Amino acid sequence: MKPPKENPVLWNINGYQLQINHPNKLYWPEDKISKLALLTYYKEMAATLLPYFKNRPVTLHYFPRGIHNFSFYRRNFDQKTNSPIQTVDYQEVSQDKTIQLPLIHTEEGLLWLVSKGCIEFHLWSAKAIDFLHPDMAIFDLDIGNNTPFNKVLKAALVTRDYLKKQGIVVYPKTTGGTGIHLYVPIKPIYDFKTVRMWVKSVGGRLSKMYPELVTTEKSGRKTHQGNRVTIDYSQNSIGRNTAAPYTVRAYRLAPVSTPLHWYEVEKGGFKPTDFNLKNLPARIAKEGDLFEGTLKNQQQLPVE
DNA sequence: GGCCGGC
DNA sequence: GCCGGCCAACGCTTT
DNA sequence: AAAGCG
Ligand SMILES: [Mn+2]
Ligand SMILES: [Mn+2]
Repeated sequence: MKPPKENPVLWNINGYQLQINHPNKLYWPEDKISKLALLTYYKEMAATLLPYFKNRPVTLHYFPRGIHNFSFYRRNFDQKTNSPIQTVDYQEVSQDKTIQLPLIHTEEGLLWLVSKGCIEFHLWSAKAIDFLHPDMAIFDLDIGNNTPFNKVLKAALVTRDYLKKQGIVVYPKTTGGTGIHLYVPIKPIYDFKTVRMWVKSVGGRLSKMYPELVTTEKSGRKTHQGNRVTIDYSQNSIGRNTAAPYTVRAYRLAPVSTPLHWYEVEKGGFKPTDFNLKNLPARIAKEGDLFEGTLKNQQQLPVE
């Protein structure tokens, strides 16, 4: 007894005929969230999300059978099939190979990828075609499994306070997972190593000021940094990527990487899953797009 | 989810 | 025709 | 040198 065949759904997106197969397939079975619900989320959020994708290569994370089944990353799009996305050539660093990175500039491009099983979008921190000079410095705040979320919020606050004294504005968002991302938009005039070393040095200062709270070392060691927040500066490298603002994550409750007010970080009392596929559109309608500043306020690193 | 190569 | 493999990789750290 | 890691 096969289940009755499910009819595809057709959406017309700016004149592009998008065919959605298995629209009712449950990508999040426990949460009863379907493929069509995921597409609906990205359709509602497209206008907010697309500016962050402009000219920025994206690494895709696909889960074509839902969040509990196999997944794969994809960042190379050989431009042969008729696809509604653009690509840009990229010469890999340690392979002698040129690949074509996807650029998502349209709603139909975004939804086409989702219709093929993509759930998560991860962005590079440099734009095409100057891949050597990032326009974001990213403080990737990571914690282990038994560290409370409010500790990573504390670390975010001391990072903000430290940088504020240097006149630098920082934008926070949830990752959708257990950590926090802090973005410092910068002029694309520094190479990755410079940005990476700057983030590392800020992390180093903070670890001296708050040794129980912050470290820049990976927390594999058994003794020592058990419950500290790691500032993972290595994220600031060419070809590395970070969960995009407003991307859905393939975790229980379909959390979304959500830009925050600083007063929300100060107040705490929330979980990352409180910001999710179901409630993000309403939050944006009410609060607006809290990451807009990252598109405009390109700063310079302090001279020291 | 879909392409591609081997059988 | 069908099946299985494949779809990421930079810069560090550890072994 | 190779493997592991986020
Ligand atoms: Mn992280
Ligand atoms: Mn990390």
